Amino acid sequence: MLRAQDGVLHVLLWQRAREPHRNRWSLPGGRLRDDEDVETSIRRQLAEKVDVHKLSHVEQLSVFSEPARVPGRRTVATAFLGLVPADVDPEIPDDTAWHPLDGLPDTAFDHERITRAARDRLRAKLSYTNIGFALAPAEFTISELRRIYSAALGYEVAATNLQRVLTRRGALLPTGRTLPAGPAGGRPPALFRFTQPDLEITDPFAVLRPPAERT
Amino acid sequence: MLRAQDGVLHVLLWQRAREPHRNRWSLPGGRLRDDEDVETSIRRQLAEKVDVHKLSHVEQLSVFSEPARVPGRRTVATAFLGLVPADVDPEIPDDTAWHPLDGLPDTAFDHERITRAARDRLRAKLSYTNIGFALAPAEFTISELRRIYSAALGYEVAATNLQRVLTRRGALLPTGRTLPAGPAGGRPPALFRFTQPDLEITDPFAVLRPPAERT
DNA sequence: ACAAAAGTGTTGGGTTTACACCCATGG
DNA sequence: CCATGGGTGTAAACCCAACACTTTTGT
Repeated sequence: MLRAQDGVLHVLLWQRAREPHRNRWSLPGGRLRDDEDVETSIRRQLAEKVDVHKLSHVEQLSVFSEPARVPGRRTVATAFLGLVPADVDPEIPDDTAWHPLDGLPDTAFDHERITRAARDRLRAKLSYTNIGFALAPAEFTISELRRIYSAALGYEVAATNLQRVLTRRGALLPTGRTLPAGPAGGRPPALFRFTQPDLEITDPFAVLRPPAERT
Repeated sequence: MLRAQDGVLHVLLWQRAREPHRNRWSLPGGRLRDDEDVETSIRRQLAEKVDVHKLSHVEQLSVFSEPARVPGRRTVATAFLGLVPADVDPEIPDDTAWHPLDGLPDTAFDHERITRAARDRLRAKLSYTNIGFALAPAEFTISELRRIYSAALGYEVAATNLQRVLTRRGALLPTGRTLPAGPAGGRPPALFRFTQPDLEITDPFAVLRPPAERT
């Protein structure tokens, strides 16, 4: 579960109360029940354990299955990337906390590796899909969006070009409304929203495109 | 297991001898043992059952876990994309066969969907990685490579541009040698090979690149 | 009026596709 | 010497990052 916050990506971790790896931080999750598929399961776990109901996006990352990844009985885990919009701040239990992705605490098992995989997947998809919708509030200013993209990518993105890229892709929709200007004055920002509320590949072929249509 | 052959992508399928879904065609695979991870397992299954030892590339696709996807006991499957070079033609048992991806026979379970997912993944990666190495022979002419790319992508690719794109990415290496010309004459083709024998992302950011280095 | 923040125009560079053209060989 | 297939040159289009400039507000 990742979230952009204060200009940095954060991940929701849960401090283990029991051995193995007592006191270390682990990704939330749990056992798969017989009557659910893995995505339903992860959504249920998050809803039950950490009261997160509003995941804006969930996707499979990878299966981790090395026999030795967890001590004890053989365990196969399906890792997920989950995203939460920047403006929702779900109630979370005392033993969980959001941690910035650089500067993770001691993590349990291979969870640091999984977290990195999640971050990489997110970064890649920011470039060729509209996945920003899952990190941003329903409506936002370009500045807010710029901050979110910068946090997720780990480097500064220019507001100008971000807006242009998303507009060209048809992912951005002006609402027509504006927000009041800030305390120091300045032009009041316009509010935007994403066109699509779900994941869509906006830039399918970087290269080796299909031949142009003959007209 | 996909392979480019005769200008079309083919998938290796196995005709089920038993119920459920008797006589339908299914993807090769089998049970995970306690002492192996999923990738080791799929390689073992392919080696044992269909005598395929030379997979040039293997990667995880996705986990399929709907409770009803297979009748009977609850089954969770990890699907893989495997690639075989066009010039190897492994010995395969009588009850398996290569099928062209368009025009699949009756497939078992959700295996048609999985096959489509594999094809889509391959197509996407052809555009931003050097994954062609896994479909091509160790050495090849640009024409042969063009045919392979066209087969995998499902549309004609121009040899000229293919060569240029791969060269710019630094993925292509001229061997200096040439093949004799064909029966009808023509200029003898030059032989090339891929620089890297493993998967590498050659075109990481289509858009929203990191800011340029200040010098 | 001035500073601050948002948004627009423009330029230059880099890639890519498409296509015309040149090269090497067998018949 | 001509047909055939391989390979190179080049032009037009496109897209993007960078940056200067304009617009709109609060003080």
